[in-house]
Amino acid sequence: MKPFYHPNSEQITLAGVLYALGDPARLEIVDLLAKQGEQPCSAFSCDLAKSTISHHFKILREAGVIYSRKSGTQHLNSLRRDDLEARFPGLLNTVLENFRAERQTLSV
Amino acid sequence: MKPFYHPNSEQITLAGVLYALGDPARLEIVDLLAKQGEQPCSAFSCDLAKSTISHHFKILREAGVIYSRKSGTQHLNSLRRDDLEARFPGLLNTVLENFRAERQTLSV
DNA sequence: TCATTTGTTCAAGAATATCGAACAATGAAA
DNA sequence: TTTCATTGTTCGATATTCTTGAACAAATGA
Repeated sequence: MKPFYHPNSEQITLAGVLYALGDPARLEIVDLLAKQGEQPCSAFSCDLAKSTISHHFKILREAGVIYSRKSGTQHLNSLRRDDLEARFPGLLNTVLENFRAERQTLSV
Repeated sequence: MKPFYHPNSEQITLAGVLYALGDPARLEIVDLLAKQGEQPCSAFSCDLAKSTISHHFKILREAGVIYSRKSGTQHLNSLRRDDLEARFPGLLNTVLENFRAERQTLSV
C-alpha cells in the first residue's frame, strides 16, 4: 500500500478544509475524532460501503483535517487540531459547535 | 425562466453551507458580497465561463448562503447574513476572517 | 423593431462519488 | 508454517456533478 499523503500545515487551504467538512458523513467523522480522540476507521459506523468510508477518510486526510497512521491492521486517525487552529483560528471549533447544535435540533 | 429556489432558514444545513463555501470562486463571491453588499453576478470577475459563474451562484443560493432577486436584466445577490447567523452563529464571520487572512498570506 | 446586456439553460466531455468485489497487510489460530 | 479473520485500500463500473461554449430568455434602450 502507498504511504499516506498528508499536507503540511502551510499547504492546507480554507476551501479544501471547508470542502472536506461539507459532507454529513465527514462531519460525523470529525465530530467523533474530536470527542473520542484517535480512532480507527471502523469506529465510524454508518450505512455507507466501507470503500466509501475509506474515500471519506482520504478526503479529510488530504485536506489536512486528519492525520492517519498505521497500527497493526488498523489505521488510527486523529484530528489535526493544532495545525488547523494555527492556520484557521476558531474555524474547527465553530464548525463543531454548530454541528452539535444542528444535530440537537434534528433529534428533538 | 424558472423562479429562484431559496431554502427557508430552517432548511439550511451545515454540510450544505460548508460545501457551498468549499470552493475558491464561491468564497470570493461571498467575500465580495460581504464587503460590497448586494451585487449582480457581473460584479464578480474571474477567468471562469459565465455559465460556470451562474452555476456557482446557484449553489450558493440553494445552500441558503445568498439571496437573489431580479432587477431589470440583472440578478442582484446578497448574503443571507441574518439567517446564517441565526442558524449557525459565528460561522460566516469565522470563515470570512480566515479567508481574508489566508489571502493576505498568499499575496505577500 | 432591433440590438445590447445580463444571466440561465442545454448538451457534451471531464472529474468526482458510490458501490461491490478483489486485493494487501497484519495478527491470531491451528 | 499454514490457514483464517480483521482492517482498510484499490479497482472497475455506474451515477452524479462540474465546466464549458452555444443557444436561449427577459428586460432595456436606441
